[in-house]
Amino acid sequence: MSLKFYNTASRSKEVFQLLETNDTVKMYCCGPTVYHYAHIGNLRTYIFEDVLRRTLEYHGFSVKHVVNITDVGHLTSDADDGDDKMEKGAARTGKTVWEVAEYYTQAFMKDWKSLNIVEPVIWCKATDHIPEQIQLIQNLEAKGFTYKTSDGIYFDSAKFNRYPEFANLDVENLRQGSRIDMGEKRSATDFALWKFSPPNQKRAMEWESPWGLGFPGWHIECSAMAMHHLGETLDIHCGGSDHVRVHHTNEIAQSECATGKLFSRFWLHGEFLRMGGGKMSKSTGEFLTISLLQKKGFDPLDYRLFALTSHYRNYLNFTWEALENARESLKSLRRKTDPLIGKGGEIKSALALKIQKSFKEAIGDDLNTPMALGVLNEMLKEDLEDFEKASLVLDFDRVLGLNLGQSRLEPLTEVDPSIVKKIEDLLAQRNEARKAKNWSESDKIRDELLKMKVTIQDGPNGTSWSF
RNA sequence: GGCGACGUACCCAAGUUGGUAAGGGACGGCUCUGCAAAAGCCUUAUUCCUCGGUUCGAGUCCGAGCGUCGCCUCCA
Repeated sequence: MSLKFYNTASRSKEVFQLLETNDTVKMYCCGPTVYHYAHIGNLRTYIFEDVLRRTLEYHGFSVKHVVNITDVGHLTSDADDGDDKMEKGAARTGKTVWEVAEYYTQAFMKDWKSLNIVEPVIWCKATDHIPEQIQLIQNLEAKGFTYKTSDGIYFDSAKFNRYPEFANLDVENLRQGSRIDMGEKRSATDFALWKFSPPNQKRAMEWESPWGLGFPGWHIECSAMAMHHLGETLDIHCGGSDHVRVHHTNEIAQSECATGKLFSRFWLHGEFLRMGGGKMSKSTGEFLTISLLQKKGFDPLDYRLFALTSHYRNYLNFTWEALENARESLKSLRRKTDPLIGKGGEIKSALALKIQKSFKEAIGDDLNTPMALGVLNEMLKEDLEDFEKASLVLDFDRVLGLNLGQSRLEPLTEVDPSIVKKIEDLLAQRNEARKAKNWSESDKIRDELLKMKVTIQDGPNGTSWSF
């Protein structure tokens, strides 16, 4: 069964297969700059990439998945007047830049875990790969693709004919009305490879280089780390849609000029999460994080399911109502799949195999998660043996990652034993009242419990309760 | 100014090479229940932003328009 992905490079869906010389998919995903918490829009992209990796594995590939952590500060503009994001983060939090990087890296990894995103095979930090970056710049310099200005070493995009191809750029018109500050750059599309430290200023992060004390440019780290860990040609490179224009275009330029080889065979880009009509952005200050969602009573996996209900290449509108939909939907899925836990058996009926095939086709068709979820829901309604349903749920969850059909750890909230005692006392009183058919009394107790945010359920085997 | 995306029921959202609108949530109805809750069943777009065109047939192709948004500065 073929696996198809929409390749930004060709603007069309292409069948994905491995080169004959390889046995592993080499996949590089652009990670975060750790100067602030990741917001749920950022995380949408990592969920998409997680589904991508899981889908590759579901279709039988092994994947060498590399994600970078950008822990070095980059200026916010080409000119020297921009602020360094890491230094800004340090000023905001009163920590050193290294502490800021460590703190937000940990926070980021915690988010990944809570969203059930599979750990990459390699996490790599920009500051651990300074020599590789310097080497790559030296390589470009030796081949004549660079020039020097008073503030750094720049890539000369005019030397790379195919520069505009990837993003379909109209280089001439880029200049008109653009917000680019040219500085000493020869062209708007040139970009810094290495920046010199300002003469009278001590930077928190700077390194010795053949060009003097300074720090790497904004795109070089990804090329250097991707090639260091995966070789000169990658199978898949991905990131957010905003990376197409600048970041990935520049990565292609510097990598292909250095090696003379194709940098990546496939390019996949995730579209933005929208909120209130526009994208969610760190610079505007107002943004949502996983921990905020948790404070509002959501399970991170509610958000994961929400992300899965739309296709990764389309905008997704975040509303609280939509997240509540996802929460209800996940609850309902769990009610259906929890009783199947541990009951798995061989999938062999024609119907079950047909459903499994539909799922694989849906997910294999450029990661159509909404359709895959549809297949899951339909399957649960079908007339199948429990052992087949149980196995199909586990099978589908290898891609969906919603922890369905397997035992989960119970909610992290520790309940105070004295409160439990009180609830149980009230329940006992209520059951007495019910035995005596004193309905007004029993309803009164139920209301009291509701005030404590406790919901109860009367079943044939007694009353159960939950928060 | 350049490039690009999107507009499907109350909400989220799919719709492959055009063949007669997935799925989820909410709502409403029914069953069950002392009443609830939970669960089960049923119902919910003659119609896909508008107007033209191609076609036996268009949400799907073409053209025009309206609306929303993104990228072109770091950004997922």
